[in-house]
Amino acid sequence: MPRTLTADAALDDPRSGTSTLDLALRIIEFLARQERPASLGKIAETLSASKATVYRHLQTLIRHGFARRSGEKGNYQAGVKLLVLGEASRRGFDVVPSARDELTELGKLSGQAASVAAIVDGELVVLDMVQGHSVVEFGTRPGTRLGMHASALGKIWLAFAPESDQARCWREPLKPWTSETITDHAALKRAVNLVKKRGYALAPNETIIGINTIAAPVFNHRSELVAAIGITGSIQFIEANPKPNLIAAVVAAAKRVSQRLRSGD
Amino acid sequence: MPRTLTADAALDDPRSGTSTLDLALRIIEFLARQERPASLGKIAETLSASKATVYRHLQTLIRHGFARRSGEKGNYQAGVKLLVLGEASRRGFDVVPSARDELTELGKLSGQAASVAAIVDGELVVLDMVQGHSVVEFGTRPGTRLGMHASALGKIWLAFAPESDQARCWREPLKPWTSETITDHAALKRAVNLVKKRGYALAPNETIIGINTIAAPVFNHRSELVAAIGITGSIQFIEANPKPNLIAAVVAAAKRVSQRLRSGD
DNA sequence: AAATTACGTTTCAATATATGAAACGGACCA
DNA sequence: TGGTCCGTTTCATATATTGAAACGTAATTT
Repeated sequence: MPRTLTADAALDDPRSGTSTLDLALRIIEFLARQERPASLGKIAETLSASKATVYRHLQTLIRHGFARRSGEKGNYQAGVKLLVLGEASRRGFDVVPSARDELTELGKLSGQAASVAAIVDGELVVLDMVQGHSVVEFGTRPGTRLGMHASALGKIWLAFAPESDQARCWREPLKPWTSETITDHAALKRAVNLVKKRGYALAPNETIIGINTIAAPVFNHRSELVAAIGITGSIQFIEANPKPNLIAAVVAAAKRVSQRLRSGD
Repeated sequence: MPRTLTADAALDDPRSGTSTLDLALRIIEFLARQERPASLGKIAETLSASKATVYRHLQTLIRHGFARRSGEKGNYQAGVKLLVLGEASRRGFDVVPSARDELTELGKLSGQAASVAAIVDGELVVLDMVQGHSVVEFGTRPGTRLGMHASALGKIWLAFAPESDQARCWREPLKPWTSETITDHAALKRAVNLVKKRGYALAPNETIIGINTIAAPVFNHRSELVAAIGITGSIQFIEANPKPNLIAAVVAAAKRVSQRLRSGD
């Protein structure tokens, strides 16, 4: 009897007929998300599969570098392949190569961490980031999924993306990341309208207390929103009402990335 | 017959009865390494599998976020999952959490990119990197595989790692990455001896012309080499004979990471 | 404009292949 | 020494995967 106790929602396969791969991918994900090496038994139990099966799959994963054994116990852990392929696959996201130079520039100019995010498969994901030079480093690492309503990059999306990419956000309740996160749909709507008018977004204390982000939209040659770029840092440097030149820098960088995309670079 | 806990036992088993997963993993890797989206037919042909099979696997991969369709043609490309899991799995490499703060520190102090690398599955892989603040950014991104003989981090390995991790390097011919790469085994041996004596390694112009790296070893509580950390930058800032304080900074940082590892942090 | 090709998708029967239960054997502990 | 835990292997079974071929559609050629 199949038990759906895994948190992942994308498990509704009515009649897929691909249970082998399915299990294997779940093993990969389990290993990657696990901080410490896990024992065979634990993995099998968590994924409710037989030890023998999991064992065999792990052998194959190891052979391909997706898993490895570590420690004296010989427990299982994610291999380097994920690191390598994660990096390799990044180039596949169109904006990344076009944005990288501008991010670096932005990071230097502002001294804050600069990042680029885009909607992939319905989720707002940070695709790349360069660090700033502040004493304490902030900034969301690539791969992080952002709250659409609780980040400046997200609000850019709500302001400029087609309805279809936003639907869920307006339907579901808004999770309070901090005490200052906007959790009311009406208030969010007003904030988004302001973003539309201004052409940039802020989110002081809305994702993490003490941190603020300035974000601006990147459009492709059809004027469709393809990404949002922004700088993140302590509210000491990026105030709730940031200095105009900081805002201008972000907006200008986003414009340049847009142009690069259009020129096919 | 003594049992080896290392999993080399069933590794050389080409037909271990897991062809399904095998193909699927090859598809994942193919997608990740492909710059541009690939058509179903192309993928099937490259991996010499039937279109139907590849198609079915791709469906499953898409459902899990390992693949996605993009462009007007609906071609197949690597999904975000790899980016997300690549980032998530990084914590699993012991040195990374211990080294991160020191890398940041080193980056700030030197103004150059700082990185940490370790041998995983027989290859020297960059596990983490923080950028410096120079005008032009260098530094090898995480996931990059380094030449053992053509990088400072690699020479650390040749100097301090057990024979078994080095074997291949001394057996195979040395690929010239640049005109100054050491391609002679005897010369390499001399260079490595110098590294042993000094406790740090350099590699001016040996990986890329115009770039130099200073690297130092990180040891665990058993005094086994577990990683190498280093700073990379233009030869303008890191000369062929770098300033003593730069070298000292790298060596000191490596020592501190070693201590952290020992204290179990 | 018709014909042809290319490509992704679906169907289907055959059997190769993954599967779970149980047995095995070393390691650890009392 | 006896007991338990855990990874590994074996094996019979049937399920899930497979490739060929058919289908539908879009693009390209004649």
